[in-house]
Amino acid sequence: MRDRHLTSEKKPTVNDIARVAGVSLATVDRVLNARPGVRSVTIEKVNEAIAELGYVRDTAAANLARKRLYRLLFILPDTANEFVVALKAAIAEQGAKLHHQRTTLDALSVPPFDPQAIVDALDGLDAARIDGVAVFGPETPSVRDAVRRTRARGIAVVAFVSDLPSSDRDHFVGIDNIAAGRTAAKLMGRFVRGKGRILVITGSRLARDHLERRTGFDAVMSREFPHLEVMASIEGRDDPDLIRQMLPDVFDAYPDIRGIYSSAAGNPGLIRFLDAAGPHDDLVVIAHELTAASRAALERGVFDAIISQDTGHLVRSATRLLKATADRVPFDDTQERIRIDIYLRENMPAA
Amino acid sequence: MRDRHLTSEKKPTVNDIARVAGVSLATVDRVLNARPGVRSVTIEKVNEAIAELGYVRDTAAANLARKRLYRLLFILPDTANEFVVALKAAIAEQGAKLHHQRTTLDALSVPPFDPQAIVDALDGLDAARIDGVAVFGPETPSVRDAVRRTRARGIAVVAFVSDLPSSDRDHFVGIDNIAAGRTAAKLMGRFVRGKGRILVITGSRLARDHLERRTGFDAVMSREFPHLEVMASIEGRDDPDLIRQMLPDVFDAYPDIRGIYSSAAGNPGLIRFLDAAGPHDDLVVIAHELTAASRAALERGVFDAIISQDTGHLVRSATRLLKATADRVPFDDTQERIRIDIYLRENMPAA
DNA sequence: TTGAAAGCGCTACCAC
DNA sequence: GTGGTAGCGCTTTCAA
Repeated sequence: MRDRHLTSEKKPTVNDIARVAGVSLATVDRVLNARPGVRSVTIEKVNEAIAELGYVRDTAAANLARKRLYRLLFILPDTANEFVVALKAAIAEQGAKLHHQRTTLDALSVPPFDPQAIVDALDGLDAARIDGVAVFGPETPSVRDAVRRTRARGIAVVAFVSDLPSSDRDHFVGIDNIAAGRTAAKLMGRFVRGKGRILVITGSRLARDHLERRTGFDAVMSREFPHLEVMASIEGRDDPDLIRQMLPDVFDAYPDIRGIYSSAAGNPGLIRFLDAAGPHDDLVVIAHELTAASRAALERGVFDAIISQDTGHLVRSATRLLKATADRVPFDDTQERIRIDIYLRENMPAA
Repeated sequence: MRDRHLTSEKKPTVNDIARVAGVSLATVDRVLNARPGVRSVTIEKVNEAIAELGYVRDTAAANLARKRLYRLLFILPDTANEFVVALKAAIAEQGAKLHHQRTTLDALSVPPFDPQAIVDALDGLDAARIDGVAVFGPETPSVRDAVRRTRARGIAVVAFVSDLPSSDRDHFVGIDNIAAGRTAAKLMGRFVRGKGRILVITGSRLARDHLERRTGFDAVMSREFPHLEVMASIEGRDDPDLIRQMLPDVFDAYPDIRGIYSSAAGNPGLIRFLDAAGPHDDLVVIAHELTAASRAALERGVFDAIISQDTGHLVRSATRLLKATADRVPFDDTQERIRIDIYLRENMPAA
């Protein structure tokens, strides 16, 4: 029994429209692309034909004829942290593939935690040479203004990984970080046995994603696991060495720490500390982002769970959204929703 | 600082090849498509030009000229179970989108748990009208043979959701079900407090995916959580009513059940049972596939976790793989790997 | 305000 | 064996 037969006869083309409407190809094209210089009566005729035939434009053919190029840029912090490195790798990889599909992806690194660098980068963009830009950076008034100016110049802008106020950017590509924090808390609460303290390592107060994770984490911990005490965050600035240095003192001062939530980057520092401290069956460690380092830690049982977002999906989604925005066409909401991935050792994908 | 500049000058076309090789467009095309009737010297010349220029074919243009259509078929069990229904919805949705990209997706429902029905369906396929088929069904010798025959007739075949031996199908689109079972076990073991029994509900002995999940589940439970006793599976045949009927007796006989692993479909029956039994804070329930029913159960705290696979991704991946196989072109391994998703209430995506 | 015709990159048919 | 040429569905001069 055939459920559906989506196969149809033959799809109508611009020629069919021209014939039915009794006009030329050029006129059909003018109407299709909302170009000026067509009498409204004619526009009507053409639109009727389009509706009657159920015409849908063949984007591939259109882009071929138009020699349309999508030139997209990713602005990322210039840091060695594993997640950002993975992101850049994903951009390069996608870029290589999309290169043959009339799309170029570039990456621009700017000093981390430096709003002005992002502002300068955005203001330096040439609207004649760039169609869209994905921005991964702090949310400050100056950045917001620069984003607005960029969009005003006709360049599509999406907030990448860390959101900017929705009134400013065209879209946000990333996870719901409050939900990610809540997820970490739920796992922490269910994994930890007995009472004790929970240490939270964060990155920067300027990073909206870090703040949101902390908010979500605290909400679930206090409501569902009040027997666990969440301590004030230590700010690691995504720096492994700094984190490695800070931890011994913290553990000396609070021997009853039962869980660590590493909500930002810099995991290698945490891992070095944990390895030096030796086996710790009663300590639950939950971190963010599946990278070579965190993957190994999960494998060895040093980490108990990893909350992650798929870098490939992030890049593909940003690309699709930027293109759709540049073309002023709709997109598929559900496909662009980035999942909050949970990885245990058991469901880690092969490297 | 610009990290990479992937933008390149201008991509070489068939015309460039013709010019450089000193032959005509037609000959270039013959070489490109491995058509007969070209002297090997000429082939050499053309190939050198191709290498020298770094030519890469523009698939969009080629498909346009070729009027290439991809006619793909999904063979699925004719059942009302939530997962299969979601799959069909995803096929219809993708189909509507791909329809304008020279690709048609059809779905064919066959009686569930019936190898012969699949064999008949495959043997009934017209190679002149179908380019590829995704098969979701039991792994039996007769099915394997039919898959072989189908491929021999030039139709691409991927195993869908439940694997077939790798020697038979072109690819497998689905999760590693052993790992999925292991994942469920790890969550179960860490969530359950104290000792007790774990009940496993399975679907059918014929379904390879169900068997694999059970295998993985048992392995982790026995090794890491020996204080929990995993009981013999009850076979629910993915039937909510049957499951609803069986459960009361099981719980009467074993009052110390502390966890339920619903490894197949039919979750609505389990949910009805749990609702009737009332609140149960000390019972951990882990099920498969995020559907309307399971999502609601997770939301209400009736389920503790859901192991899932993204139906949209499954369909998109099967489609890409079938096309790539039909075209004999390579594909991107990492993008086709279906993740084992873990959902808690906290990271459930919006409906 | 409209139309004819060339062309995007590639394929395919028909001659030579 | 090889080459010219029309054409896929759409856009874009250039004339009219």
